[in-house]
Amino acid sequence: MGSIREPIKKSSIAKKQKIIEKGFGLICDKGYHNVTCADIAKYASISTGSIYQYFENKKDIFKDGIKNYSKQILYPFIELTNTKLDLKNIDSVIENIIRKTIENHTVSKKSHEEIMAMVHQDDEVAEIFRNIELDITNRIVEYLDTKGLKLDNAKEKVHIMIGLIDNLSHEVVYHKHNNLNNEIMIHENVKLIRNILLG
Amino acid sequence: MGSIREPIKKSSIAKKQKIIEKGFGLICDKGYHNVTCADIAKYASISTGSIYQYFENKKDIFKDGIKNYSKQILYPFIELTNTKLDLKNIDSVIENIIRKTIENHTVSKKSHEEIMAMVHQDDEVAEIFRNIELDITNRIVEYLDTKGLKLDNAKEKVHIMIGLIDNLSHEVVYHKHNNLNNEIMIHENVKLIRNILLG
Amino acid sequence: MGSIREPIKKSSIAKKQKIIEKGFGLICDKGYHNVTCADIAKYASISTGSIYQYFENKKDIFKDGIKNYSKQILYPFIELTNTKLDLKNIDSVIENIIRKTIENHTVSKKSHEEIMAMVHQDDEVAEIFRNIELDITNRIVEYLDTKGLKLDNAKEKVHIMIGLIDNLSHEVVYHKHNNLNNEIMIHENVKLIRNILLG
Amino acid sequence: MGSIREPIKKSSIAKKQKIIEKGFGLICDKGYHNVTCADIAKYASISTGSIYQYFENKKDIFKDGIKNYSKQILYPFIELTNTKLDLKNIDSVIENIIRKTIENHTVSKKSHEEIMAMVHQDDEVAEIFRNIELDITNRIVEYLDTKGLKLDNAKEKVHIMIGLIDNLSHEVVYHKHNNLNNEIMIHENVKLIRNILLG
DNA sequence: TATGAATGAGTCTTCATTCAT
DNA sequence: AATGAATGAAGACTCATTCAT
Repeated sequence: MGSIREPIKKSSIAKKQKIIEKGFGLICDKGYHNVTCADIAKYASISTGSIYQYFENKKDIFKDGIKNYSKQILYPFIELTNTKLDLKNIDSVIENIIRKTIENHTVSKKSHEEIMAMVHQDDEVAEIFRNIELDITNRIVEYLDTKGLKLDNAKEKVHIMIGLIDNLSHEVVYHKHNNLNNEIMIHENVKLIRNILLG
Repeated sequence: MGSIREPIKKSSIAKKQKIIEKGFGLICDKGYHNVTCADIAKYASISTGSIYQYFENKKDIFKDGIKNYSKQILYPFIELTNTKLDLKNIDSVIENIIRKTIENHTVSKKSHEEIMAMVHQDDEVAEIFRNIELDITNRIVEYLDTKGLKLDNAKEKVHIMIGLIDNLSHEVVYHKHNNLNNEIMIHENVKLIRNILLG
Repeated sequence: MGSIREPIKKSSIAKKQKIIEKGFGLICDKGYHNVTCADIAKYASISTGSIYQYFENKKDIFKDGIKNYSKQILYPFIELTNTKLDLKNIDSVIENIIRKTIENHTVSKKSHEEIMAMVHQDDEVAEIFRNIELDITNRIVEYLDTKGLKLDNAKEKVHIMIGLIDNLSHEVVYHKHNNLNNEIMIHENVKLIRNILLG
Repeated sequence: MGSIREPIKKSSIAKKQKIIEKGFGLICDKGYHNVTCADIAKYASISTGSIYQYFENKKDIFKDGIKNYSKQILYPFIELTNTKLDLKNIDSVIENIIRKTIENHTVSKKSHEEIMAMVHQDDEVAEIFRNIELDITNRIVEYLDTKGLKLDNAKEKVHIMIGLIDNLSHEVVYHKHNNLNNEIMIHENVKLIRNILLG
């Protein structure tokens, strides 16, 4: 109980990180309840006992994974805020964001649903994820504001935009509906987002 | 071994329906893996054994729940297709659809995420859900076509619209982000959808 | 409790007999623990509830079956005791007995092992079966005596003979070892038994 | 999922062996379906979980038990084949074999019937047992041949001999029929077997 | 008497967590 | 710190038996 200490030595930090990466990857790929601690240990090339040297329980591995994952989600938007917003060429800026996000979704595979399911089962995870979304929205609103795009109902519009990109990424990554054309989907979303931003 | 028969008698149908409702409700509320068959039985005021008189296994309760849930989702859209499309008054038509969908989402509570999580772990569930989405899209495309609204890239546009309404409903139902104003969200979505439909 | 009455009406007797036959047949074929009461009911074309109108529990069906089966085993030996013992032609008498026993074993299929397993788990079944063996031995000893064949160690010799025929029947019925020739087996056993009887 | 590994360390081998011994003993004593895994665990002084570290399921404990048991059965016959066959003194050789087999049956108690019942319910168990019987027969035939006793219909005769000894052992071990005298039974069987071997 | 739906105790098996080495 | 064997509570599912109709 409570004997989990934050590792200090470099090698220990690396080991904890490895458990998070491998464990989170496995859980997102196969589902939280389809992965055992033994699976994670083997996949991370350590012993089952060692897991409990770094984590209090299985769920904590997943939670730490979510925190890491959040950085990945944020990444294209953070990058966005380092870009100059060329209103003349806004379509290609939007498309660029979309493609980066899709790329990230491809990497994180099935993690989103698994996370969303956990969100409704664990208050702490819910809190983590809510903050991530909040942060993204605020950053973008602020960014647009800085670039001179002062939108009314800015937060709501940005939230809708993020939702659009998120949905689109899912559709493209899983390509569930083979009657839909991905490039057309991207094109239509670009038009919509431009419409949101410029009215 | 497959001795589950589809009940014919009224009382049996009612009982099976009760198990689905109670079981699906509990699963969506607490998560598939946080609910035991004993829980479901108790919640439905029957014995554990009775569950297996109507279902082959726990997952089938959830699957049947999804099928029911799909009908609930479909309902406002089916209703839509019985409505005359007044282009003069299109905003209120759209808003109507949105409010109906939100209402339904309120009823179905947390089910969506739980379903989406299961979608990635079970091919059969995935198939069920994929078909539902397909069906909704096709109905609406056809409806718009009938009403004289011949859109190019119709399927993609309708898919995006559904995504918008879905996201919106979730935000409103869970109201995760208390910095967002629901009515403004609805208003902005109406504008966007009108833009999609009428260019 | 104890509300099982011995049926008096003809139709009821027939029904009870049907349950025994069908149930015992099924149990011997598939094994006691691989057959459910529902299986027996269905196979006997009655309801599960009806079983308990005639039997206190599942095992009683099997026990009654064993009693019936015992009569079948006894039959060729009882028939023997109605035969004149021609010492000149003793080989063909023995062979005749053997072939009749094999025939009966063929009918009763896998029942023997299932019964023997039960013998060691249930004192009542053990008692039933022990008495059957005892009865057979005594009848034959008495028969041989009547026919003028006064053997010393008669009971032991008869017991060995019965064992020989039993083993032989099993080998022939199941034909487990396809390197053994059945007719040779029969021939060798006839020789042995003649040797026992006539020294 | 097949994560059962053959133990290598001495202590693990001993533990696995203990489970087999205790579990097989219990099953043979009380019947496969009357013994739970919890019973076996308690009887072997381990936890239920440990059983599944060494065995994939309950039946495998029984199967391994059968394999062990087979070695016990084989033992007196293997020993036989290391003995010189003194035709002058054949009766005592035969008696020796019989007494050794009885001794072994005493050790293995009620296992035979339980195994025979399982033989008819499980193909794999059937195969194991069939091979044991085959092996015994072949070894003895070969042995007799080596010692100059070239019998015609050798396999069939040896099979019958084994059956005689087996039946005898059972009678002596369980002593089901208290009207039979064990020593006389042994004596009569010796005579019969001598008759088989020397005609 | 007959039916078959309902019951719930009982069983095998899994797996997060602990602990002796 | 690391290991991996050991633990035992928990859960899905079965089935002999009961009981309302």
